[in-house]
Amino acid sequence: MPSPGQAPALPDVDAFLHELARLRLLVLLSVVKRADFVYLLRQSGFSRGNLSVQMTKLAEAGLVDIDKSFVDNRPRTAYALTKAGRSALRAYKVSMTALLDALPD
Amino acid sequence: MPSPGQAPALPDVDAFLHELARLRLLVLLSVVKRADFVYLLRQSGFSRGNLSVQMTKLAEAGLVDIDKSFVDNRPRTAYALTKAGRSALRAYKVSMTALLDALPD
DNA sequence: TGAACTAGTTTATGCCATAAACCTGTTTGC
DNA sequence: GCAAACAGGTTTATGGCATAAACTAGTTCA
Repeated sequence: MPSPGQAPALPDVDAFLHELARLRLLVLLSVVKRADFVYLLRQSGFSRGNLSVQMTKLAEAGLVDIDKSFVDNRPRTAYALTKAGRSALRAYKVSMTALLDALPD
Repeated sequence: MPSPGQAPALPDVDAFLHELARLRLLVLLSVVKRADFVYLLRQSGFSRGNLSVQMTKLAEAGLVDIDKSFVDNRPRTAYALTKAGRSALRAYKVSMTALLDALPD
């Protein structure tokens, strides 16, 4: 069996960000800077319930800000990454890239 | 809110491989080609139960081969990636890299 | 011969992603 | 002006899965 030492030291990866649903939402937000519920709904293809739960969790984790208001008499909820969110995403990208780099090809 | 069209088309990512525990094991296997239970136990730091469950699932999914034998009167279970496993890992790397590339920086 | 160890597997628990049901208000049809 | 449909979410319920704990089978040591 392989001798110790040739084993790559695998980086730690943030499991909360690693969750695909959340990761997608964060990537969307990182690109557009600010997005509302309906926009994320369309772009992600998630159900409204799932989207609501995930955004709430992201907010509780301090990764996104939530801004609720009314536009044309209708509720509008807008989301934006916080600084902590941006920084967490950067760290995730670094660690995940390192993990993928351990793969051949 | 953002206009449609600036939205990145996010790639599909294989959720089975995306699971961190399995991904780590597959990365380890991809590097050393062949490894036994005890080796993976040490390198991964997982519990024996968790390791057993994950390797069984990977085998059921056709991603790894399991080879059981006895060495010095003790059971030895060796694992190796199948061709399908290698190919799935390549595809995962491609899609995940694309997703990470959508992130700024 | 029995206590401790090795190499696993099986069972049980708890979290979490998802979908379904629900809620509050607004617009539209009649 | 009132019921039905719609918009924008939130809350609940459930199923799957990662993990740890308990168990099994066999071996070595004392």
